[in-house]
Amino acid sequence: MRTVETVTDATSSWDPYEQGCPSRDLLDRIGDKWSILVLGELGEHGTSRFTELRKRLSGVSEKMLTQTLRALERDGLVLRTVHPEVPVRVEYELTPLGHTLRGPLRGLTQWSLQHMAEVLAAREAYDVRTGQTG
Amino acid sequence: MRTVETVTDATSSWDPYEQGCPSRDLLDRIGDKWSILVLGELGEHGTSRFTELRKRLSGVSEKMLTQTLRALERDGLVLRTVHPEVPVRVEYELTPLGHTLRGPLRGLTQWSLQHMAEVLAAREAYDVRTGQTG
DNA sequence: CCTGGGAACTCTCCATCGGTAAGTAGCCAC
DNA sequence: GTGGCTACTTACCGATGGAGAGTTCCCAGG
Repeated sequence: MRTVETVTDATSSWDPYEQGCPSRDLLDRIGDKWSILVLGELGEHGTSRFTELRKRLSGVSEKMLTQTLRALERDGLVLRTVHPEVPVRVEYELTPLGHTLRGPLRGLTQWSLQHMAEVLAAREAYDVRTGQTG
Repeated sequence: MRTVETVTDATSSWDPYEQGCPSRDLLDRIGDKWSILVLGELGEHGTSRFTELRKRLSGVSEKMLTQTLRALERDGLVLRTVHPEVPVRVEYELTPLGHTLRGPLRGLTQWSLQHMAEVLAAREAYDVRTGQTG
């Protein structure tokens, strides 16, 4: 675990606007559709099982849920615990690192909730301007 | 159609965890790889031309840059201005609504910058645990 | 012994998406 | 009329995401 004192130095050496910079990959990963929702769910609800998550994130395929969880586990954001019972029980929860993402992520979801109406109106106006149907 | 007067009420009636809810689409759009970078660039640098953006977001294809800008324009986040000169000059800038997204987005990019090292370390540890090569 | 059932995947097939690169439009200088 | 500039648009194609069936592990029931 690094100390936080040298954060400024650490951040100054990466640039997400540069192709090939790892920070762009990371931004892409945490900005991913299902990652945002999985992290949000685990943040609000705490520990969850695979099928619970699948139900709550309505519309996610099992394949994508597995892939997303694996990626988040690899990045140290989610902890995966297998309980060797019958049938097997697998629980997912945020790591301390994962919890530090809750704030920024909540910012995003709250913005989208708060400005839904404006965006919807803008879309309608745009479609009228450009003559789109529906 | 919901009324806009009661923003707090308005946000409570949408749920990005529900399939088909427009807020999920919106979250997906603003959480998009290129959208984050385009909005970030326009936020930091102000008005930019097409080719300027393409240079700064190294690795973006013209197709994706066009698509992203169009989507952001449709959502009322970006203003597109065509100057009928020769050759034509097109400028992009954030709308007031787009500016309200700067904060949440900066939160995300800063998090990714600040925690790069931890994530990179977690990935290495995971790859060692699971026996991946590279 | 064989079937069935629950949880968490894993695999296969197919449609859509993103990247690459070449083509288009409008207009002016040569 | 050929080339050049800017901002796209289009065609092609490999990679990615969704739908759904199959797999593994173990135990209960007939």
